[in-house]
Amino acid sequence: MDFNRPSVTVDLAIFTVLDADLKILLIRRKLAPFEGMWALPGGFVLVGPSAAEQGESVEDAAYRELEEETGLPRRTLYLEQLHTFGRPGRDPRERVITVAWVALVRPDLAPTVHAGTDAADARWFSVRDALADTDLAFDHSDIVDAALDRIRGKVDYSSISFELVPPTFTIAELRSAHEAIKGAAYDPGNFRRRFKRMQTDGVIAVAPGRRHTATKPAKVYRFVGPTPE
Amino acid sequence: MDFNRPSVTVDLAIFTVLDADLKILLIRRKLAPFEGMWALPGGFVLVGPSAAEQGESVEDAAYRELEEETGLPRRTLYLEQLHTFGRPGRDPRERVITVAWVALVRPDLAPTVHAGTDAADARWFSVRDALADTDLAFDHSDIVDAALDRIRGKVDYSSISFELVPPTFTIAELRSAHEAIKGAAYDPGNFRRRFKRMQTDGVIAVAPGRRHTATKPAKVYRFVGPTPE
DNA sequence: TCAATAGTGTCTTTCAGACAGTATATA
DNA sequence: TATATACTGTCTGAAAGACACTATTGA
Repeated sequence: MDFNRPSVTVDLAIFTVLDADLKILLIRRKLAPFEGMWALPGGFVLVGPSAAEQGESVEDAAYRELEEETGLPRRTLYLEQLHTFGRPGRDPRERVITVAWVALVRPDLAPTVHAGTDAADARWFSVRDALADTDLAFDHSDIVDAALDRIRGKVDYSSISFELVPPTFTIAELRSAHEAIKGAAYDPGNFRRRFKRMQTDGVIAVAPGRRHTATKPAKVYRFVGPTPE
Repeated sequence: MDFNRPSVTVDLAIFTVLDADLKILLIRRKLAPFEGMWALPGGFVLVGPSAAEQGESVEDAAYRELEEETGLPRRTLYLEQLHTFGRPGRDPRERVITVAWVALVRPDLAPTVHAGTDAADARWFSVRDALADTDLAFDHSDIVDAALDRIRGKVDYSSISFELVPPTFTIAELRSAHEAIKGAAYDPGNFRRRFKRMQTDGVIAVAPGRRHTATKPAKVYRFVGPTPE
């Protein structure tokens, strides 16, 4: 092939919910271009030297970066391909095409994330701040917009919100996760009704124990799986 | 960057509806690998030689290939990014990462497509045949599966079916397009009711004339646009 | 005239939104 | 005991599935 080749990277929009607020993980760039600016974590897809050794899959690259940035094992993380961004000039150094991913980290695991990032400056940003006040490197603002569209569009008809609560959770906790994603309040009674339907459908089940807060203790549930049949 | 770089291609799952049947455009490969096998149309993303000249965007590459394969102008075509496939070994020659797209061609334009393909062997396949009887090159069967999932999932809550009927169309024609995509029958009365709601919402409007077939002539409509507000 | 499709309407079920009301913890 | 939240239930309207029925054309 007598074509020039682009570099291919993966970029990760990693979300969690802390303090009833949707957060995204950003890292501060130590090198040019965009030195000092906040950016999405990411890295190059490793490509082998020959036809026989072709390197890692794009998905493996995303998981590898995700594990490196969060320090969390693969099976505790949710990862979904978002979109590929390939506008020329998006990286001023050279042609870079990036495959963007959405990842979700459970809030009980989120506090350990900071330690995992090899001394890089990494922080959970409220998505409000990340979008409004903070200029992001490259076209990462576009990626964040697309990622938010994706999770906001899916949260009410998929199982992704279970990736943003602890392994066992109350109805109010799940509702709070929905509200953090959508940035809007849900009617508690109506949310509970939908939730109870999930229970009769076998999507969720009662877990032992109760959650004790400042008021009446609530039943605890666990996610079973998206309707076996 | 001291990394090996992959080649990046675009592959197109181009659909139309002919004879009330969902078709996909395949081309027969003239060269190894997979010589003689049917494959999705596609090609390399053009990458410039320097930081200043970085080449075309991935979307432009998809449109360029689409125009080359169909001979149709860009504004008559629907194009949407599907998914990026990057498993090592998917091309035995070298590492190739492909960005797959879904394209829709209106049935009134589909018959001209064959002429546009520079003498290559190109054919509309019924998706039934394409999936069941025909082995496709590379991982193109996976791409076709994903493309079908995409359009089948979207057809009932988006405007894509208007891309698979002529500029003016009857309710029965639109219903037939839905049925071709889903491979299932819709109740004519219920479909008409949903359709009429689109009319009151301003999504569609009556067009002049009537469609004369073997029976009672039907009203003709045109697509106005996805709900102005 | 009759077969086929265009086009209308009805019944039932499901589910969402709005919201009232009861129960039971802890402060 | 007061208040916040857990939890239950009711009313209404939108919309889908099943299906019956009328209207009008070309063969």
